[in-house]
Amino acid sequence: MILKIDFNSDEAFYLQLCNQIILGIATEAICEGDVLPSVRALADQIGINMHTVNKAYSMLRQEGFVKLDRRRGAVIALDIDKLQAIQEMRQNLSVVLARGICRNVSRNEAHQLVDEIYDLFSKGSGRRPE
Amino acid sequence: MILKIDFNSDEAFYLQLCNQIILGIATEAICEGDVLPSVRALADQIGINMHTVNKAYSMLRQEGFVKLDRRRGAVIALDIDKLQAIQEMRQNLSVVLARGICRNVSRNEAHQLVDEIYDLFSKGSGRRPE
DNA sequence: GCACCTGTTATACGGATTATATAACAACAG
DNA sequence: CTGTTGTTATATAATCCGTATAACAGGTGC
Repeated sequence: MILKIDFNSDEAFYLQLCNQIILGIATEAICEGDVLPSVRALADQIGINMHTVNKAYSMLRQEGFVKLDRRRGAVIALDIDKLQAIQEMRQNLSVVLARGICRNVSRNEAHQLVDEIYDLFSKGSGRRPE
Repeated sequence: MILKIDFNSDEAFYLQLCNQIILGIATEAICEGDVLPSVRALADQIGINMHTVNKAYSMLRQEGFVKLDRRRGAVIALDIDKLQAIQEMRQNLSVVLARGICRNVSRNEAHQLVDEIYDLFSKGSGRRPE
């Protein structure tokens, strides 16, 4: 999996990393048990500081996406709290959909976007058949 | 429409204001032509600084939700660029849905959330006459 | 003209966050 | 013992957030 930083983005580097890795898990580009590069290796690879990568990894651990092991490094390990996940989605979707509704984005168009993204993410192998 | 600040939130005040106002437009609690409180009045009302409110209004103007008039103040005026709106939604939905997918939130559950929010916005707490 | 209200701009300050840098530490593998 | 892992501790510069005071330009009502 290729991780990159958009140095012109106004999004913090460590957040860019978090989102890319979470997207990677969702698209199964990386999956449970896989190991992420070490903080130093990834920092060198993408040209940022070690601590910035470490901050991303720590956040991923806190949110339950990876477990950090001194022996192996950062291992993908999902701690699934579906109820909490849905609650967070409800909050975030409200903000995203509200912006769309203000711009006359219809309910059907929102559904189409959801399908589009689910299709895009589940291309390849079918761990999740729905 | 009631605007409030969660002083314990980690979300910036001006972003809280932006999101609440956009939600207000989406739910039609406020609609095109309505006037928002002046930056000074709203700042006094919710107990924050004038410039913080001004920052929120400026961002709403830049994103095309209001127009600022020296005579009347901040007026809701939607500048609808649907294509751009959908493109932004695609980007934001990807991040939100990815987190859900990692937690085994199914496609149907995502659709249910979209419906739930659309229902809440269109039926829930419509326009309140002054 | 005058008082009063708009948004707007400028400047300044304290605090928090972001990213960097250097350094050291504990735990494990070979 | 050497090298790797994550982790922690400082320190620094830059940026952002929120506040504060002040002034300005444009419009309203008297």
